[in-house]
Amino acid sequence: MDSPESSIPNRATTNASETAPAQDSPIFSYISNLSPIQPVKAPSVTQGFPGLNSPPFVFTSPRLNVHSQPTFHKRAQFPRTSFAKLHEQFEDSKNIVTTVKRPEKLDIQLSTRGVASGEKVADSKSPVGELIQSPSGSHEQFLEDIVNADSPDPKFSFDSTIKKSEHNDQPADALTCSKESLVNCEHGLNSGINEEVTVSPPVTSRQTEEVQKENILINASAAENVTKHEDGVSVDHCPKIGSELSSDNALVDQDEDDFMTENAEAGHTAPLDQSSHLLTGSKVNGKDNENFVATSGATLIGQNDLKAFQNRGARRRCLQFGDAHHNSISNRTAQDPSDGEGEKSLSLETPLVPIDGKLYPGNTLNSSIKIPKPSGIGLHLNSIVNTVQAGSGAIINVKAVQWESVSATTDGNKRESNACVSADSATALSTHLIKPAINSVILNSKANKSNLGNKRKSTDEGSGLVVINDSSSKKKRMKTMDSGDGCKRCNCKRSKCLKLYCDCFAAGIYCAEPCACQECYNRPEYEDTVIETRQKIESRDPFAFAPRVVQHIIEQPTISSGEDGSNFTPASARHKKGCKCKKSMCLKKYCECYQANVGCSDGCRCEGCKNVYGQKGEHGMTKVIFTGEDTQETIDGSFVENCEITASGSHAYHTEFVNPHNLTPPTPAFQFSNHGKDASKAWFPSGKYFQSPESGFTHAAPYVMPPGSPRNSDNNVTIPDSSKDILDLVCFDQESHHGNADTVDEFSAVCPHSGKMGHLTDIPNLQKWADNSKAQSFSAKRNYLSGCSLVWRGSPITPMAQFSGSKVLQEVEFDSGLSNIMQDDTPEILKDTSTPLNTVKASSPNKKRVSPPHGRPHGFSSSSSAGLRNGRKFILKAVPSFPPLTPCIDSKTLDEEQDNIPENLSVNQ
DNA sequence: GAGTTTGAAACT
DNA sequence: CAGTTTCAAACTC
Repeated sequence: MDSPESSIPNRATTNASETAPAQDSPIFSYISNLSPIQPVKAPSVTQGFPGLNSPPFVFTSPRLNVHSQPTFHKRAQFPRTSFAKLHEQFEDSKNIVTTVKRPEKLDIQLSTRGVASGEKVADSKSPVGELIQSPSGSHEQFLEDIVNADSPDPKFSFDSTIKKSEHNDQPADALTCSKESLVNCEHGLNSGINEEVTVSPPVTSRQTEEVQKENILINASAAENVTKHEDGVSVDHCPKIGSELSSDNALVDQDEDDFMTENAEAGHTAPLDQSSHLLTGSKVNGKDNENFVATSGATLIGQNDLKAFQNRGARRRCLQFGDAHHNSISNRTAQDPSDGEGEKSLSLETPLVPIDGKLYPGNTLNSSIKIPKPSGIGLHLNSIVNTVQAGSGAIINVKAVQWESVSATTDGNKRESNACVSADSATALSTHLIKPAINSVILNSKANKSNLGNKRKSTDEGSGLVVINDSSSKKKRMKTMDSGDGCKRCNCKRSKCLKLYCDCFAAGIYCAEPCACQECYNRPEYEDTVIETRQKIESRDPFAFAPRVVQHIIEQPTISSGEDGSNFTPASARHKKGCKCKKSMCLKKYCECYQANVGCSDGCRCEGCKNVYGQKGEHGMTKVIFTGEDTQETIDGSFVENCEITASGSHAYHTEFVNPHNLTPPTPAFQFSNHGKDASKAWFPSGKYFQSPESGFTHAAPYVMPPGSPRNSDNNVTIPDSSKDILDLVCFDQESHHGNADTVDEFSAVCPHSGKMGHLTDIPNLQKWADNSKAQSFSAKRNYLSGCSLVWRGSPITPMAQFSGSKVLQEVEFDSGLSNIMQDDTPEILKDTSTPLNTVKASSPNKKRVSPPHGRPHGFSSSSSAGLRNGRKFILKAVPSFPPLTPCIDSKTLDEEQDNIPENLSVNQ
């Protein structure tokens, strides 16, 4: 294996050059320019979507990415980006780093995988592993933004609880994050949110001094955990995570060591995860952010590319890792210095997710919700993506879960957790938009050791990390699938992780630390191979990497009931290919439908189907529109037509949830958590499924979140009211799909100012809108949407039911039409938006209203529904923040909109 | 943790 | 397209 490093150099060089520019880069400026408020939203948005990546990858199926570049989302990126970049940046960063301020010392260790990286470094051996890394820089950024918003700052308390490792040591290097930032974040977050994140101090290992920085553990269950310090939000979830660090970490490690050392010198350490970033960001805020930027710029992301940056969000792990590392580093630099001491615990703030007008720490959310991992089937990528996009909230949830699990679990588990974490962090970041936080967050991985699997090796190789993992690592099964966060891990032995057997590969992500695969070629180092392989597979089946679960439009009798979310049954989503279960009766995870929390459809060839989410034939009419897919089911002829019309596209219409991003698996804990149990809930999760990255989505993705676009506050502003509707829709979808958080990101993307959550509230409007538009105005809507550049090309065609479900079916136009538009950067979007609005007006009939949306899926949904409504409020709030920018939404308008979306649109525009 | 079962992916 | 093999996850003990 080539160590990633090999590749790195090149990149590094590139990056290095870039880095400097990075600061100068537009992005940088852009970020800096963002209003404080924006940061929050924007960041998330940006990251998620904007960044190239995120969205893209979400949507884009691996393929897409591939095409564009081989990159896989995440991990890949991570490895690559982070890795290579790290390298590059390292050096640069060193320089840069120095520049960076060091915030204080706070370092946050995230348990997430990011941590791992850090950990590894520090400890790789250290028993604990503490570290953490923050996932992606993006997160950080987001965090920062978020943080910035608030930031009081207190201190963070760590949870000692955390498991493990709190101590973590942080490698000093790695982890330091600016506590302050964290704190700030918390405050900010807290203000909004309840949760607190406690950070656990690294105990053990800390070893050191090196660390100086504290690691902050983020407890997923912040709320629960909360007890801790007011100041800090404790995020415990991660405890273990840290140990595990994902490969990323590992990668980081490698570099880190060097890197770290250097950084350490600088004073940072910082492997960050997204989360970390988030956290860090808080404190730093101004400072950090700046630092972050600087650092990040230097180190992170970006330098090279916004992409990376953006990607972060998108990319879960990978990005996170990479970014994280970078970020972390940067953060560290900033932070550390002082920290050395350690403060051990800092509370991090998880990224706050605005929900219902409140900000919730991502963690918190997560914590509350336990999410089983979404199952993943192929969705991973999507999921991941989604998650990222989704927003912190979702992620958080995941994390919590993961963390929990992690702590409990063995290394392998930890791995998972890490991955998850990272993802989470990433997501969170995205949601939050972090600007770059400066602080580095360290995830704890207690187990640092654990993590690494083969993959790690790869990374490790370079780093020399330790891969700890041992043989044990083989572990088998850990759940390969998602760790919870949606991150997947695999245990492939013979497929070299280059076949769809490999969850990671299938998900379009590189294998990471958590993976226990053997002879893995699904690593950044083998990018070419991976891409090639992907292409081959895609040549056979263009949708091979597409989400397996697609939202179907279901006509439910109960549409009206939608509020409950009842409408939304998982049933609304269907597995693309259907299952062929013979013995499991579709009641076990052997069944992909079941695993995805979706009901079986007529397309399934299962025998004795008893799928709790819906048996074959049960649902009435689910129609799925797939783009080219074989199955193109149309809901209504009309609908289809509309789609086609508007879509220009070729095929492409997927009925999927609007939010592509939502897909993230993590989502909802609820979603998946109960498979059988709550089908209703389940569906959300499936969100991941929804999007199909591949085809269209990729395109879509861009739309969704063009960096510049909507997400950014600025963008938001630009967005026409009409767009609001759209946004709402989007938000709606998201929520429905995921939980809050996730949606948030997307939303944010869509509606930056709304603050994501707020959008959700809009859902009702959306429904209305959708209803109205359905038949009549689909095309118009589409146009509208497209114009908006919103992702949604698909207007909510679907009937209320769908909406109600929380899932709104959306037609996605993969094709050029919208996609093209979408692809265009924000600016265009904005421009377009206006147009759309017009169209919308014309087209959209306001008339129909659907019952209130409802849609949300349970847990959240229920709450969410409230939240949604509330959300609106929230939005309003949010809006204010962005006021200038957002043309789109006025609170008033929003209200009005609720009543009539269409109208509003017209009005606004 | 090892072994078995299961069904998707890959192959023919 | 169907049948078979391969593979890895899910599951059981």
